Amino acid sequence: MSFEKKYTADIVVEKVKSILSELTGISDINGIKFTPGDEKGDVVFPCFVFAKSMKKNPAVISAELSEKIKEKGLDDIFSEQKSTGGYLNFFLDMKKFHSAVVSDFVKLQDKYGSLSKGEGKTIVIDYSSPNIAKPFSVGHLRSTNIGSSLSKILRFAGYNVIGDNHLGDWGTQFGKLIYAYKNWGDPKVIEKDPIKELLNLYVRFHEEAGLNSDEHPEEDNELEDKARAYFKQLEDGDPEITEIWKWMRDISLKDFDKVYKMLDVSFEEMLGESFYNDKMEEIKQIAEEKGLLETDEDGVKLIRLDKFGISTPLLLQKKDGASLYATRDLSGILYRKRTWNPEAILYVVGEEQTLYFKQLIKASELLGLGSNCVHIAFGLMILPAEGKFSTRKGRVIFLEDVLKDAVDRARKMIEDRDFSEEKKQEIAQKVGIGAVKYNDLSQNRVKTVGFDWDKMLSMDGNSSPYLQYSYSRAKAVLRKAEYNGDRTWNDSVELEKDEKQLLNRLSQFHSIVESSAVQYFPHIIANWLYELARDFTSFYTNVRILSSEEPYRQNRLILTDFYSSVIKTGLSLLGIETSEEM
RNA sequence: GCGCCUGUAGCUUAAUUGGAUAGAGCAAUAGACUACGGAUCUAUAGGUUGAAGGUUCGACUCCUUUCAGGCGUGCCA
Repeated sequence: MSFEKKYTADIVVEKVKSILSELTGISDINGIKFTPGDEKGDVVFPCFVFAKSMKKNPAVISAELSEKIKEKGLDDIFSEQKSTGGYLNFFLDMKKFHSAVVSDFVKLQDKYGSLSKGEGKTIVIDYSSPNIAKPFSVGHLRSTNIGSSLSKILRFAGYNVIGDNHLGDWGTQFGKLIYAYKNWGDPKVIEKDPIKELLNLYVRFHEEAGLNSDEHPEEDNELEDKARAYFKQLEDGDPEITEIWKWMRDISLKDFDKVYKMLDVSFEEMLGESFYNDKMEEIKQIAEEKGLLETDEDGVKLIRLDKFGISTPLLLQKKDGASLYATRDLSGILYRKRTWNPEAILYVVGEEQTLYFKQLIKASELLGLGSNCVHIAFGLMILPAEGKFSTRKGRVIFLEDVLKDAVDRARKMIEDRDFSEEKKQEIAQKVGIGAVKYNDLSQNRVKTVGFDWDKMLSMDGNSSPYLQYSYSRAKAVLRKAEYNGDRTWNDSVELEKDEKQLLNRLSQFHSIVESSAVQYFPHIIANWLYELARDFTSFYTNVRILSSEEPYRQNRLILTDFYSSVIKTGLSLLGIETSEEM
């Protein structure tokens, strides 16, 4: 079923690698750089790495190697090879190279760039995970975006991906909500605007409990104790409490659905924490059997991790017998192992939980749950003036509002275009939502981001509308040309500088996908796509396509088609849609 | 106090994992052919990579110290 995807760029690098291995006798050669179109060389190798073991000046090494290669002769995809300083530089026969790259595309079409590295392997990605009965705020945007994009990238890299939305639908927070609801709640008011009203109740609980100032330690707070008691009742299956919980869960899910629809995000699974309610005993048993479970003087059950350099123990059970986050997560690992036997479980969760995941992962190892868990941390989104978002304090920005605003802004830009009402809305949707996603995904995920309306909704320069726009222009050319999909490349003609540049860039797509997938960094793809789009725009402005003569015209149409296919695929890996007109 | 993360141009940021001259966008300034679609393109200006040492052929990247900010540090998630 699997055929190996071999890309021209890889073949070229492998050839260099085998030449070097043969000459030096070193089997594992690292450090070869593939930089097609660079004036210094298309494939470049710094010989400095050999200097120590060979005890020679790198410049001498590179010169000697160069001489030997000259005697031996090179594969005819190369045109030249020379030594400059300590570098050994190879040059490609560009006509042959470009023609091979085009034929990669012709073979693979919209699969161009995909990999087979993940075939037969499963990865579970735990992401988004909003809390039920709380608003879907911009704070959840990053996990949702990054997780969704990673699942697409890994799928493109060949993995079987299970995206699991680990809903926060269990825990003490429900005790708080139920307390607030029973004391101050009015079902009629809630039905009208459920999420906002539940938020009000949640905030009121923290105000009344005095938890919003730092003076009251949480442990001896009367309201907190009552809340914990309600959660305990929920966990014990009290019918009345369960009924309220179900109702809150339902109205929340309806609300989340709206946001997921707008974002065009979907999950393979939406198990949620409550799913593990009846599966937690086993975890405690395993911990018990392994002699890891301790009970402290208050009756709290925990696993100590001091020996492993983690001074904070992982708590599995509260003194009242109720479960904690960790208990449910460990059950989750066990369940996932049994159900999918994944290669890895990725947790796309904010960096503020780094310590927790260190504990969790270590505990999972000790318990022998057998999955490779990775915390994909990302920086917090904060409000520049006030700092952290806080649901407790009611300091939230609703994601739905941000998304609507983005769509409105995009809509204004095409208002006077000659599109149907429906079309306008569709375009505004793609552009507006795309801008928000791209803004998030185009930067390294570990940095803290300040929430900024203008930045988030930016539509020019390095932004998704720029990429989407270049796609529409490419498609417009193909429409006008009545391009029939004839992909016979004429390799006898000389290419313009911009054409070469574009092809060189396109030849790197799969390796960009690769490094993005192994590092779990969507921004690598985003930034590469931007460079690609610039190359195309430059080609588009400097080279006539439609009015050129054959066979130039045919080649240029293929290039345009090639580009439009890659940019579309690439954007889809970020969860961004394209439109043929905009 | 301790631990983790971050610090690059006025602002937002990239740098192929230690490689050749630190690359972009925004904002600023000066320009562009009736334009295969101007949400575009070209150019100029803007940098002691927070600071100081160290490691080496070579450092934004690694080590030490230090400054600044963020996050976390037992019954929230």
